[in-house]
Amino acid sequence: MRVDLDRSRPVWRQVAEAISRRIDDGTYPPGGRVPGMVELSAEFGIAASTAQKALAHLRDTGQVRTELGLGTFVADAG
Amino acid sequence: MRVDLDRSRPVWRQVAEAISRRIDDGTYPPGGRVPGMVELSAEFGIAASTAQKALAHLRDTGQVRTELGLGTFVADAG
DNA sequence: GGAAATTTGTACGTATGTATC
DNA sequence: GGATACATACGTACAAATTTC
Repeated sequence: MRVDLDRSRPVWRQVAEAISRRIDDGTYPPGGRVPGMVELSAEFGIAASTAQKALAHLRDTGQVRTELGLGTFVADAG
Repeated sequence: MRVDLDRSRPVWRQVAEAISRRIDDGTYPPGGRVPGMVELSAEFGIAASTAQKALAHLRDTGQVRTELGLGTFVADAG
């Protein structure tokens, strides 16, 4: 579950890609909850604001759906 | 050229919409330069980081194109 | 109805990196 | 090297929505 971060590419993008891979391989199933900003910042050792940007990007690309007060969830396939 | 900001909707979105309108009405013609973060923050009385978010959104939606070290330009019609 | 905790969203500010002129 | 301008990363504070007590 560990992701090595390199310095040549944006951290927020690498985190978004890591989550995207986990969606693809079923680690985070459709409708299931994705780790939130606080959890991601702890796991990757990054700022919450950076984790938020990664999640916002996944939302903008339709891979997840966010619900205020609840969390972030894998978008239903389709 | 003045835009009234209300508190019910995100500032970054209102700024993005204002720029979008100016693109549509020809104020900022295709290929022309759009005011940058510093200019927008001064005009609207907002933080540069908020102006940056508005510009990033316009870039993500294909309305403008940004060039590092140069500025932000209206995307060619298409 | 209200208070607290959790979680996402917005806004601001600062520092640093990268690219162009 | 210096000035300009966008990009990334961090941190802080508060707002908004939901859940739980």
